[in-house]
Amino acid sequence: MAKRETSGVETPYHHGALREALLAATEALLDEAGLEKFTLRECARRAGVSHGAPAHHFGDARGLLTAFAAQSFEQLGARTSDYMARAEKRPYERLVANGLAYLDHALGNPHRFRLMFRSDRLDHTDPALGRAAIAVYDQFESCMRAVLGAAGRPDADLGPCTALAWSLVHGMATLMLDNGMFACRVGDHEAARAMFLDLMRRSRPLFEG
Amino acid sequence: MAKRETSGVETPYHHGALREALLAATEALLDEAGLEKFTLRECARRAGVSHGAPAHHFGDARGLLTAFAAQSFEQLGARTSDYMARAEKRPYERLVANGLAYLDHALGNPHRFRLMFRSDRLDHTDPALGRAAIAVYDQFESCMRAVLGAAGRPDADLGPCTALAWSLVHGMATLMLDNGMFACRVGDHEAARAMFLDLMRRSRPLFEG
DNA sequence: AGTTAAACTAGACACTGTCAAGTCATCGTC
DNA sequence: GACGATGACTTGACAGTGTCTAGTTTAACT
Repeated sequence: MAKRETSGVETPYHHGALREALLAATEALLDEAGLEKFTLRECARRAGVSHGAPAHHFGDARGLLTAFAAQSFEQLGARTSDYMARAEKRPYERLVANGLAYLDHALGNPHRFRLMFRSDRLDHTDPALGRAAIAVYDQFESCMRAVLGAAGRPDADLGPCTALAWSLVHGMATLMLDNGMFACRVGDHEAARAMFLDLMRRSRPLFEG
Repeated sequence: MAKRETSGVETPYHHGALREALLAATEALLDEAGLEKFTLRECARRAGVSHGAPAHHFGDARGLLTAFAAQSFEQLGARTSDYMARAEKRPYERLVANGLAYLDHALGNPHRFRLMFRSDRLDHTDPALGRAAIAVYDQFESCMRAVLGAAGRPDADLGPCTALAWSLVHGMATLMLDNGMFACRVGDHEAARAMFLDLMRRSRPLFEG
């Protein structure tokens, strides 16, 4: 009778929680060596199953990474909600908190964050990924609406102002992670936070006029 | 006598310009299918040589992609010089031109641009890559110094102002390329240019106070 | 002309992703 | 409880990859 064996201990043929185990293995492998070294076979080995097993849950590597990216957007959304809830109640302070959560998410989980924007490795038709990403965006846009509303700014300013704020924080996050010249001029994670807060302070008049 | 053959025509054993042929094949393959589908073997096939030949010139795939990225930074530098030379002579107009060149480079050559920031696939100890990247940065920083100098701003503003401007343009470029929600709200390349010019107009007081 | 080094070719090896056939366990129905 | 269907795996095959090594050919140098 064929039974899976890991470390000499028989394990049941049906894993029972293989989907979660594969996602956990994905996180461990990304943290260890980054996306470029990630392989589905190694992921299956870490989860203690054969190389064909993941196909039942995710289809292929793209499906697994897409599910992992959806989780990452959910974690980002949880973090932005948390930071905004703990910020001062004025709209601009909540916008700053939203951005700081984004920056902390990126700098705290660099490989997760990088994957989230790998349009070539993700399945953008995946409903869970779409929902999670849209939820994060909607929260950010609502936050910006509150800022502009409180300042009496016209609706036409929403597009440029969201583009400005998102570009600023996303640019800062990606340059901190992937550009040595930028990162060494800013410093460590704490220095990046301080720089971001400073830039948002300087930029305040652009949103509140 | 062993001779390489391409399309039934004998070619000499020594290619003569294999380095350039491999870089050209790299560009073609990246433009066709992106970095994820790029393989060194296919690149060698396109250049008409065996799979071992690139090793003599580049060592491995990382070496080839690093040389290609160095070329990309050189092209970016040429474009920023060109745009700045053709801009109005006032410092802020030259800064805007510098950023617009950056944005046009990214949106016009998405796969090249993406590779330039793939810290996991490039050799950052490579002198040619370092020189090319530093040259682009130095030009941008000189430009920013001129803006701040003309406005009578203190030296301490250089760090935050370069971080702000670079984050804004880099964030916009990367979100246009890899985030569908951002890109569909902005529109096409021309709309992105217009948006960027608008954001730089709005941001002007942060640099010239 | 002879020697050395550069510039390749060709093959081997281990690993990968994907697919298909087969096996085992669970679930639903009778 | 038996049976069939389906889910959840294992196993193997295949084509492709990157890297390394041995060997061959040509260019450069003396």
